[in-house]
Amino acid sequence: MERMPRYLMQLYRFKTAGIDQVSSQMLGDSLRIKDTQIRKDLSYFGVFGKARYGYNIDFLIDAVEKILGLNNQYRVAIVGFGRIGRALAHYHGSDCHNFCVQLIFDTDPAVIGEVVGAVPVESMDLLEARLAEQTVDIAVLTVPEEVADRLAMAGVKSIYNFTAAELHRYRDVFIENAQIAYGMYKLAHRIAGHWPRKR
Amino acid sequence: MERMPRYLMQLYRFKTAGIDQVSSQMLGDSLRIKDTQIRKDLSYFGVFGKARYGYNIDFLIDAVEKILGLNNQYRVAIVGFGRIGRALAHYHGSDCHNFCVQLIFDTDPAVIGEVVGAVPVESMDLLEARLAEQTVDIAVLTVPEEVADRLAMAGVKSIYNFTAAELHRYRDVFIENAQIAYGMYKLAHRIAGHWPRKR
DNA sequence: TAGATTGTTAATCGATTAACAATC
DNA sequence: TAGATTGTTAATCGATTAACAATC
Repeated sequence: MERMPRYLMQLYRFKTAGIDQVSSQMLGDSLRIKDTQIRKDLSYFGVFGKARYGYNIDFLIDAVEKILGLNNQYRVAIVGFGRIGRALAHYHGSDCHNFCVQLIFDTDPAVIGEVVGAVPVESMDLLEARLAEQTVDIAVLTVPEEVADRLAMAGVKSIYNFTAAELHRYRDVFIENAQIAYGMYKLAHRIAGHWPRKR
Repeated sequence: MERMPRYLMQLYRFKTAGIDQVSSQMLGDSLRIKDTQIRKDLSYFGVFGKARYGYNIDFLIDAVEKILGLNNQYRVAIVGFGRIGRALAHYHGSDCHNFCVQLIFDTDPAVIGEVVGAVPVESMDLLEARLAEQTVDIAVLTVPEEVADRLAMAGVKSIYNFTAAELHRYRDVFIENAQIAYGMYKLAHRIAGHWPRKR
């Protein structure tokens, strides 16, 4: 799975470049992935090509989009309208294509009332009430406090977690983590060259 | 490595909670990781505990920070001052603790000249010239165009890539990827429940 | 001492890759 | 047909876990 989004993006690029036929070889080379890996990934999801031809690009894009669930729309709540929340709200707010921001919450009175697209920033106090009225599919969590519990309690089934919090606890809530700071740490680690233990 | 940042964050939490002694068991439980995994990870980096005791928390925090290279400072350039670039600039700009934003670039005349902390947003045209004057350790890339090439050419050795671009090409440039959209796709995939191929 | 916790070796598991017959 | 490319089986590789003697 991991790799599917990268496949899709590269396919878009091929498509844009006017290519209408791809081999696993070709896709693999562009992503530094073995062709055999790509065929295995695709066949795992029941997507097959033709020998001597490969895959038709429109067919493949369509297939991968379906695998990623991008044939559906998802309603999104942004929880925390700080700078990151703001960025994400616009990010998905602008195109309501697959991910459609429907609710935005923050605690800061200074930003409550602000409107993104057609969506007003509302008080965090209203979280439960508003979620009861409008179910969302995904909550994007950008506030470090334990609003996560409230989200889970309110029946949210997927959380995209931008905080450092460790969200296990919840049975049947999908968690996807994106700790932006961790990437910087990993780079720092590599720059510092800090050692697999000397031997 | 992957897991080190999570270890560190959890250790901070323990520390804050006043705990001054941790076992691999304890750390593992809180992160849903096997104790044996943790010991293996730490010993790999030459960090050892004491039987019947575990690890002293200050010692361990210090050790993990060193592993992650957080005993050094890193100079950062933010490339692209859109909403995400802006969020990241403030994120690291506010505390110049480990990651210190020194340069910010954008193409948009409307934001050029704006100042974050003490750092002015400068024209992307000045990229090479400014990087020649002030070396940076890490470039945070948030613009979808191929500024990546220019960064590599200008001698940048680490790129934190927020774009969908596939950055292989460069020998001896560390790349860390953080494609925010991919996380949404993965959630969508799980929500849609799209099938390991029926059998 | 007794026993909790370590570090490491060996076993297990899963993911990646190589090999190759099938096929368009 | 010839040969490029497929899907899959088997081999390899690396990462995780279990088992356990060492030890504080």
